[in-house]
Amino acid sequence: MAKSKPDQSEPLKAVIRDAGLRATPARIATLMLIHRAGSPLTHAEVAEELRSLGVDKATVFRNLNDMATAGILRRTELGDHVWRFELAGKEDGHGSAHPHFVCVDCGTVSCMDEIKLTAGSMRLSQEFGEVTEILLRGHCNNCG
Amino acid sequence: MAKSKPDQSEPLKAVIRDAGLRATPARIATLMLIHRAGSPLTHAEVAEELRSLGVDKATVFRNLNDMATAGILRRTELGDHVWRFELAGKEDGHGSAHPHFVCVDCGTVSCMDEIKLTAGSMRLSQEFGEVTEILLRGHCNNCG
DNA sequence: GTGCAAGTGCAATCGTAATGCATGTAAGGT
DNA sequence: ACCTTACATGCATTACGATTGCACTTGCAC
Repeated sequence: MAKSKPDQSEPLKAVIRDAGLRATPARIATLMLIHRAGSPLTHAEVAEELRSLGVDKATVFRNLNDMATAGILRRTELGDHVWRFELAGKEDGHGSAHPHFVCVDCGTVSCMDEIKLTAGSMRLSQEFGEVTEILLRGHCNNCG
Repeated sequence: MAKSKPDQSEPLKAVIRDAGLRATPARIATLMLIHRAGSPLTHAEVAEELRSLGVDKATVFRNLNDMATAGILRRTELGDHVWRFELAGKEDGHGSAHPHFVCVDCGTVSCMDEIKLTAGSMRLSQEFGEVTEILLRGHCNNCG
């Protein structure tokens, strides 16, 4: 029997499997939801959406954390004490650490490839350690 | 009688009173501790230090929040789910809070007053929004 | 199909943050 | 200096996000 429903789950299954995890309904639904959302979602938001599918809160939490560890998702903290998850990887897999701008209001994360520290600042930062990530936080223009 | 012990609590009392709060021993000790630390402290760290003085955890927590609200302290969130408190900017001409360096290994937080973005980067960041915090993450020299 | 490890559901637990209430104390008035 | 009282504190309790233990279920390799 050919599949009469052309769902988008197949590529997602591959993504999950490539990360070394099983492609379960809960995980596929989680990825579809986050992909559809476009901006980072909290544990609670994902759990609320998937509750109608009979997915438990703990499962959502575990899946989000597992997929974040596996590199499928990115786990961010925006200033309230809630973790948010968004799709990771995509095109920014170029390895080089580029700064991000996180809006503490709407959670939007922007990549700022051109942002740099002054030469003197980079030298000074060496005295503390090796900087692997630069994060700017504030209010984006949409949120004013 | 002249005071035989020249303690530093008097100016701190004035600071607290100027903010509209009472100058209690717990608050004075809190400010002295944070002033001495030089880097942001968690409420657990402050509570641990002041426990020997018989100060309750809840009191520490309330005082930190109260003094943050009153403008004496600044409450920041550095990516782990713990609030940290430091002395609020006083004569800071540049307005925004100074950058922090967070070691992703040991969690140590360092203040980097001299770190700045290039002028071009600051202009570019305006296109995203108003930057209120700069955070550098990486491996500190002790953990490297 | 069958077996097994990974995944899940449910309940219990943990840690940080916050609060309610009786008592204690700083600060201003007398 | 004493009194008064509104603000602070201590202790217990609560709230809530995050996490874990364990038995049951299921994806998926064979």
